[in-house]
Amino acid sequence: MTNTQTEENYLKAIYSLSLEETKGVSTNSIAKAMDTKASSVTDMVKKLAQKKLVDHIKYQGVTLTPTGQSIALNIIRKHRLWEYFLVEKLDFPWDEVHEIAEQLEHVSSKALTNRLDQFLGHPKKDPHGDPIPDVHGNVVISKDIRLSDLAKASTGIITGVLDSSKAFLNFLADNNLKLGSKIAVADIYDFDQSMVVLIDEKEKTILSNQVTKNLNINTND
Amino acid sequence: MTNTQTEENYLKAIYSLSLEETKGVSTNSIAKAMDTKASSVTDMVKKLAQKKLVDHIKYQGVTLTPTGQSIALNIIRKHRLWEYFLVEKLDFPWDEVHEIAEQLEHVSSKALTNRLDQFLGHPKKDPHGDPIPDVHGNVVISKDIRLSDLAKASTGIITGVLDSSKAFLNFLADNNLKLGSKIAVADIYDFDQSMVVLIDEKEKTILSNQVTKNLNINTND
DNA sequence: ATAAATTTTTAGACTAGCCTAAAAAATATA
DNA sequence: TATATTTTTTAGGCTAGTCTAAAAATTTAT
Repeated sequence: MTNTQTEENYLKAIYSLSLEETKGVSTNSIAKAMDTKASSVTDMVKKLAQKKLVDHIKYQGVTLTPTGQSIALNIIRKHRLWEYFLVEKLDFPWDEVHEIAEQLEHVSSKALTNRLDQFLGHPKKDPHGDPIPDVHGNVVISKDIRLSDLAKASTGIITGVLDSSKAFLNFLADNNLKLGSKIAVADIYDFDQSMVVLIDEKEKTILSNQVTKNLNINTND
Repeated sequence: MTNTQTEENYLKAIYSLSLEETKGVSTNSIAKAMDTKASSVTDMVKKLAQKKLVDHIKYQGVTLTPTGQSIALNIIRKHRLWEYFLVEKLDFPWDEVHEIAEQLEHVSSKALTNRLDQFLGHPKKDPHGDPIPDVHGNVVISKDIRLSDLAKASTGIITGVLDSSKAFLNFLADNNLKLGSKIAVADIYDFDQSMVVLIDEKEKTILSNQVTKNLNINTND
């Protein structure tokens, strides 16, 4: 009942793809996600099906069994806990941690994962704003809100824009506002709802309500 | 110029064995260390020789090339840094960390190793008292001393006994003094050189000079 | 509804790392 | 020094995971 790193990576990919699909996940989409060939996927899916980690009907798609899903969620839990560790404890920039976490996520000790979780103070979200599954595989899904709806002193991460005009995107770039940027609301002016925000713990800027209404934010809960 | 985990483990084993051998390391001893068969070792040694990580003369032994040695030392560095992390930050007992570090040592990011080293405060020794190679692969070898020679307020780890009589060993067992136990010298009485020590951060005990003269200690430097 | 295009699977082959059994070399013993 | 023992290597084969090329099934388009 132990799985190779490759098997774990397949399960993780199938899990992620199944979030965007109502039906089973296609062989081709897995191949794309794993950067491999469809024939290799067929082979591996056969193996995972034999281990009862996925269900597979030929030429239809693949779905995770409850066991397969719980393994996938455990890998994701570890991945996100390590990302949090790398950013919060080792001061890595948030956009450099994914590759490293891809390796750390396969370290198998349950005790390690749980002690790490405790050491980090049971974080709810990783540095990209993605929720960290708990030890039972439960994931809290939190909807994005507009930056304009974020309260004073709260923090969050930019996850999208509602206005995709060239002008707006240029404004964002000029002010170092990127997908993934961390936003802390320092103050809100009553008279026009403009916000004083701290971007990525560095630059303090004032954003008009016109701007804050058009930014999607993933809060840290 | 990237190596598999298996290759890394062979290099590590060859390095450790070469410390106890003046000549080249024998195929059989590697097989024993790696828990595999001699024929498998021959295969792998051939591969490592081709990669110029070891020198090999048929039927004579194996030695690491400078490149091979520096890779081995880097793995050992990572192993010991992670062990230190697990014990000091995650509160693992010192005798439970080896297996976990065996996995963590293969995570390949140089940035990770160096940031971890910094986060831990550049420790000189791991929880077992083994020296941690620096980023250039330099290892500080420190000779053991007698517990009786340890100064007040210093700490160290029990690495051996000079008196192996049944009576002495029983005394040690009764007082929770084991190989690897962490000893902190709380006080030394002038009149008989007896020591007040804290064992494994738990029990405070008085040890006579007769006892402390017969315990080898690896200091934290 | 039939042909064309796409997706998926099968067939056969490759590498890494391991194995057993047998051959070759080195070492120990008589 | 010749023989016996031990060590090491070779030969050939196995599994996991990958690949290419071709066949089979499905979907799309005419």
